[in-house]
Amino acid sequence: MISIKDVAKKAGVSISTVSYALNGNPKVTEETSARILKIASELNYVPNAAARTLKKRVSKIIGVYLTDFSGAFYGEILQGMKEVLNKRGYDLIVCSGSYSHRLLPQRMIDGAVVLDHSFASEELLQLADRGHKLVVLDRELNHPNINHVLLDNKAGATLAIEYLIERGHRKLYVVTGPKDSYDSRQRLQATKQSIERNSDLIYIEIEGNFNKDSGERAAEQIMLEYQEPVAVFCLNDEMAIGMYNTLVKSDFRIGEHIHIIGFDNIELTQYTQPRLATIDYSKRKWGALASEQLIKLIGEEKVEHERVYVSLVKGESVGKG
Amino acid sequence: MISIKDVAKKAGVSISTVSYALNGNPKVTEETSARILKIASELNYVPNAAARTLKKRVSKIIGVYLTDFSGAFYGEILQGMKEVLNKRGYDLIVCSGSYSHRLLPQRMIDGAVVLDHSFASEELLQLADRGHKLVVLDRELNHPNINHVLLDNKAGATLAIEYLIERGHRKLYVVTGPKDSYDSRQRLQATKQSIERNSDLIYIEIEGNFNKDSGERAAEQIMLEYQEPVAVFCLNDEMAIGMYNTLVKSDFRIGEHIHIIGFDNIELTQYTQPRLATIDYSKRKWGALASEQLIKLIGEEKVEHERVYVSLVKGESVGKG
DNA sequence: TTGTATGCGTTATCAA
DNA sequence: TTGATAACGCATACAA
Repeated sequence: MISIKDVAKKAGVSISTVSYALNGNPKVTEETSARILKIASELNYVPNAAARTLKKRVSKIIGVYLTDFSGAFYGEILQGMKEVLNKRGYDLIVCSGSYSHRLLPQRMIDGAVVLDHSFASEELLQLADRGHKLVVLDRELNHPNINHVLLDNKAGATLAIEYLIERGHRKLYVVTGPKDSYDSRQRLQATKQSIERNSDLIYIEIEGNFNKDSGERAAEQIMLEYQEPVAVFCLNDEMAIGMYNTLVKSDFRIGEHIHIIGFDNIELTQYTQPRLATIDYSKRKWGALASEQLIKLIGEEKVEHERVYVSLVKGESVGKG
Repeated sequence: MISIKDVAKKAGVSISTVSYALNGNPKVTEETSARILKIASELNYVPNAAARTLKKRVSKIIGVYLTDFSGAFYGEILQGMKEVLNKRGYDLIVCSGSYSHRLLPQRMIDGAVVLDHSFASEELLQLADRGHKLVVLDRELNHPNINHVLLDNKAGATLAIEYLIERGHRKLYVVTGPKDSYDSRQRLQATKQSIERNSDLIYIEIEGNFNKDSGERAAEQIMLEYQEPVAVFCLNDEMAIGMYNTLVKSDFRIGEHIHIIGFDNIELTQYTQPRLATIDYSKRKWGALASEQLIKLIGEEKVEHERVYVSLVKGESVGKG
C-alpha cells in the first residue's frame, strides 16, 4: 500500500509536510504543496480510511438499517438521504440484518438511521446510552442521542376514512399491518377514532401484514361476506395491490362494488386500473429530513422531533357509495 | 471510548494479555481469560474497527455497488450475497453513486461486487491494477483481480424466441434495453441469431430502456401498427409490465392479439393476468455465487468465471399463433 | 515554512 | 503464562 510516507520520501520532505499539503493547511508553501500534490497523484496515493478514522475518531460514513433489501418502497427515501449526506461530506451505506449492527459500536459509522422494526428498541437505547447518534423512522424513542422523524400517520388515516365517508360509504373494512409495526398501530388508532366520531358506520377489521398476500386473503374474505357495496382501507398500498390482483379475477369491480383506498402512494399505484386512492407523502423528503436530523445530532446541535406531512390522493378506486 | 487499555487496567493485566484473551489465544490461562472477558463485557467493551482494520489491513466488509436503490429487482440478489458473506464472517454494505467509490481505494472495504453500469470499466480496471478485488455482474472484464458472474443471457433469449416460434408466431417484435446494458446487448444478439435461423419470420425492433415507460411506448407503437396477431419479446419483465398496463386499457387482449414474453421473472410477474411468460434464474444464487467468487479472489484462490443458468417459464401471455 | 515526535486502539513479536 | 513494545497510517502540537 502506498502511504503518506512514500509520498514524503519521493518529495524529499517529511510526512507532516505531506499531511499538511494534502489537507490544504496554509502553513506549507504554495509550490511545495503543489509539488507534493502532484507526486501524490502520480503515486495514486489515497489516504487510508482506517488510519484517518482512528486518528480523527470520525469515519464520515452514515449507515441506514433496513429490514430487508426489497427496496421498492425504500428507494426514494434512500435517495433523499444520500443527497443530503453527500452534500455534507458523508457517505451512505445500507445495511440489513443483525450481523451489521456491530458497525455502530465498532465506530465504523458515525451514526445511523433505522427503519427496521427487527432492530430492538432496547438495543437502540443501549447504543444511544453509549453515545451513538441515531434517527429512527419507525418508532418513538426518547433519548438525547435519538431523534425520530415520523409520518403523520394519524392525519393520513383520518383523511382516508373521511374521504370514504364523504363519498357515502357506511360499511368499512380496514386491513391492518403487522402488530409490531408502529405505522400500522398509529394508522389503526386514528382510523378507529375517526370511525367512532360517526355513529352509523359498520366497521370490520381484518388482520394483515403489509404484504400482498394478506391483501389477497382479505379480498377473499370480503367477497365471501359480500352483501352490498363496501369500502376498504388498506393500511398500506402493497396490500391494496394484492387486493386488486385477487379482485380483478372476480366479477367484483373496484370502485363500484368494492371501494379501496391505500396508504403510501407507492410507484406502482400509478399503474393501477382504476387508479388507487391513497395517502401520499414525500419519501425523498422523509429521507432528507432524517439525514439532516442525524447530522445535527452528530454536531451536538439541539434538535426537535420531526414530522412528515401527508396528503390525500383521490382515485377512481373509490366511487360513490 | 472504552478501549482495551481500560479493560487491562481494571483486570490488572497488560493490554497484550487482554488482546490475547479477547482473541481466544490459548497462551493465556482459562481463568485469566474468563476474568478478562467478564470485565470486558461489564465495561461494554467493543473493539474499535478502525484500529483493527489499520493493524490487520483487512476490514471484513464487502461492498456492493448498485446503480440506484430502487431495489425491487435487487432484493434477492443482495439476500443471496449477504447470506454467504455473513457465514464467512464478512459484513455486506450497499452503496450507490460515485461518491462511495472512494470506499474501495481507501481500503474501507475488502472487495466489491459491481452491478452498476455507471461505474466505468476503466475505473474498475484501475482499481484492480492497484490490487483491489472485484466481481462484476454486468459486464465482462478480464483481469486477474476481477471475476465476472454473468447470466446466460444468450440461452435465455434463445429459449424465449424458440418458445414464441414453437407456439406458431411469425411476426415478432423485440423491445430492447438501453444500449449500454451488457445484458440487453447479449439478449439482443442471441435473439437476432435465433431469428436468422428461421427464414420466414418478420422481425421488428423497438428501442427500450428497461423501464416501464418504454414498455408503454412500445405497446402504443404495436397497437398503431397492428394488422394481425403478433408476439413481443420484452428484454426484461419491467417493460413487459409497462406493456400490460397500456394494453389493459385497450381492446387488445394479451395472449390473443398480442403475445408477450419477458425476461427476469421478477416477483411482480406472478401477479400478472394473464401470467407473463418469462425467463427465470435464481437471483439468490446469483448473489451467492458472486460472493463466493469474491471471497476466493480475496483469498488469492484460483477462480473461473461463473455463469448463472436460466430456464423458461411458460405463461398464458403467449397463446397459440 | 518545515520537521520531530506523539498518540489514536489493535495486534503481534519478542523478552521475561 | 504474561508483559513491554513496535508498528499499522495519519494528524497535529510543538520545536526548529
